Amino acid sequence: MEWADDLAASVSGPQVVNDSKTPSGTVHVGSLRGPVILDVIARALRAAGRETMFLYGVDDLDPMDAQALLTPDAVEREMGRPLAHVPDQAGDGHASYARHHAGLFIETFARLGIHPDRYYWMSEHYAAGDMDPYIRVALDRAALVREIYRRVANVRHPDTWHPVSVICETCGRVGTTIVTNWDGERVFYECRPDLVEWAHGCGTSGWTSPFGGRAKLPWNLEWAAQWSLFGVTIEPNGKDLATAGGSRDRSEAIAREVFEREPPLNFPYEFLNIGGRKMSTSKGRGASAQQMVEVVPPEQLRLLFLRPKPNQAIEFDPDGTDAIPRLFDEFDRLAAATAGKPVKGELPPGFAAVFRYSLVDPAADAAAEAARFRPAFGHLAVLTQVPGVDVAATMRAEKGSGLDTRETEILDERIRSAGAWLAAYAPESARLVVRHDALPDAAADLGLPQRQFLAALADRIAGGAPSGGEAWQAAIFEVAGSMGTQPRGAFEALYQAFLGRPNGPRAGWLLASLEPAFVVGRLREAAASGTLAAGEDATEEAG
RNA sequence: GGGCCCGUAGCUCAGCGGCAGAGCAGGGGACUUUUAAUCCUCGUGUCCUGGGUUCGAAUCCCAGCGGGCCCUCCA
Repeated sequence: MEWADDLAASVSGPQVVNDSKTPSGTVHVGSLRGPVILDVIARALRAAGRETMFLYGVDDLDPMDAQALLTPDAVEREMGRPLAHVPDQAGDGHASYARHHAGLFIETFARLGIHPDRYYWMSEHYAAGDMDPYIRVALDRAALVREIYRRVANVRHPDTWHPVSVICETCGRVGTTIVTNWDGERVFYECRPDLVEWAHGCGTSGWTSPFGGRAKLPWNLEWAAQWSLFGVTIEPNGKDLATAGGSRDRSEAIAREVFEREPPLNFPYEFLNIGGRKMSTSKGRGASAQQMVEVVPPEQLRLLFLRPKPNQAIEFDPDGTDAIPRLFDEFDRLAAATAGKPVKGELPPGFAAVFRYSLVDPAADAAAEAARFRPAFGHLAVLTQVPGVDVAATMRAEKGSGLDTRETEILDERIRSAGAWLAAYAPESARLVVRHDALPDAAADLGLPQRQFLAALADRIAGGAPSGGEAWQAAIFEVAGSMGTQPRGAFEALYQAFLGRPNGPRAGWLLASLEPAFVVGRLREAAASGTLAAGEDATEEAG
C-alpha cells in the first residue's frame, strides 16, 4: 500500500482530489480502477492527517456520441446533443440520459465503498455561470490556445477557430458547432452538417452569447478550467490520457499558460486487461462492471485494484480459470495475517494496510473484520453443488461455533458469488457433474479391492438405503472397514464411479442426494466393469 | 512514427546492488467421519538477449528483442 501512503506523505496542506467522467454509457470493470485509486488516495491522505476534499464530476454537457445506446428513432434527433439534454432511453424516471448512466456508476461506487464528498455536474456549473470567466479567458486568448495545440499536440486549427462549442439555438446540438469569431461579448458560430461524422448539424449560424450555459469548453480546456474552479491538487488519470501530446499534456499547458495555474499532481495508472487483452464488452462476458460485481464482492474487487502498483497493468482472466477463487484466497490470507494468525508464505509489505483499504467501510474496525470467519471460496463452490447439503451448518461446524451477523452476511455473499462464478466463469474441473448417463471411463482403472468394496457396498444397501448423508457416510466406513479397504481407496472408488474423478464432496451426502436404485445399479456396474477389464488392456485403450 | 508499462518456476506475481523467492497449480505422504477440508513434504529456473558499471547485477546504465495498452470519447 506504499504508493498511496507515500503520496500522502509527499504533500502538504489541504488537498482536493478530483476525477470526472463522461456518462456516455456502460461502465467497464476496468473503469473502476480509477475511482478505487482515488478513494484509496483520499483515505490515505486522511489517515496522514491531511484535510481532504474528494470530488467526482459528471461531464454531462459533453455531446452524445454513442449511437448504439439510442433507440433507432432517437439517433438522428439526439446524436450530438449534450448528454444532459438527451431524454433517458430507459424511461425509468431519470431526468436525462446523463442522469441515468451517471446514476448507474454512482451506485456502483457506493457498493464499493467509494463515497466522494461531492458529485458535481458540469451542466449545472455552466448554467450557473461558474464557467463564464474561463470561457472568457479562453476566447480572449484563442490565439494562444491554438498555438498550444500546435506546439504540444501537433494539432493545427484554422486561425478562425475558437476554443468553445455553442449549443445550437435551433437544434440543440453541441457536437456539431464551431465558433469562428468573438467580439468580446458574443461569438459567431455555425452548426455544420458535416463537422463530425457521427452527428449532423442543422446549418444555423449567427452571433450569440457563450455564457450562462449556452456554450461549453472543449474537453482539454474544460479539464484545465475544472482544476482552477475547484482548486484541484491531485488528479489521477488513465494511461490513455497520459500519452505524450495527449489530453493531459494539453490540459496542463492550458492550465499554466491560459488559466495561469499550476496543474494538479498527476498520478497515471495502468489498465485492467482481461486475459492479456484490453477489455471489451463486445468481446466476452464479464467485462461490464455490473456483471463483475455480481460475481466478485466489493472487498475482493477493491483488492484486485489495490494490490498491484498503479503503474502496473492488471492481468485478470476470470474465464475458465481460478483467478476469482484466488482473489478470495488472497483476501482471506491478508485477513488472517492482519488478525495475527499464522499464514503460509511471505506477506507483502504493508499487508495490513492492503487489507484495511480493501474494506468497504473506511471506518470499520480492521482488526475485528480481519478476525471474522470466512469460508474458503473453493470449498463453498463445491458444497453448493451438492444437493441437500446444509452449507450454513457445515460452516458452523467448520468454525466450531455459531456465525455472527456479519459472518452470516459474508457467507451469503460468498454463496451467491460461488453460484454466479460456477454459472459464468468456472472451469469444467470445478463443476461437479454426477455422470448419470454412463459409467465414467476412469472407473475401469479401479483396483480389485476397490471393486470388491463397491460390490459389497451395493449388497449392503440393496435391501434398504441409508437415509441421510450421515447414515450413508457411516455405511461407507462400515463396509470399507469390514472389507479391510482403506477409507481413502473406498472414497476414490466412489468418486470415480459417480463423478469420473478421484475426489469430490463428502461422499455420504452426495450419494444420499441420488436415487437409491441408481446408486445400487452404478455400484454394481462399476464393480463388474473392473472385473471385465482385469487383465485386458484393450478395454482401457478403447475407453 | 511517438508515449507509457511489462518480460523472474506451469499460472499470478514479490524481490530492485550481496547465497533466486511466495501463493496457486502439480508430485509424494498422513488422516476410520470437515476426505476438492486439514496437516506434512517436494522448486536449477538461460531472472528475455547482448554489452557496460561494480569486489559483486535479476536488481544500476546502454543497445536490442518480445508482449501489452495508448496517442480519437473511452481506464
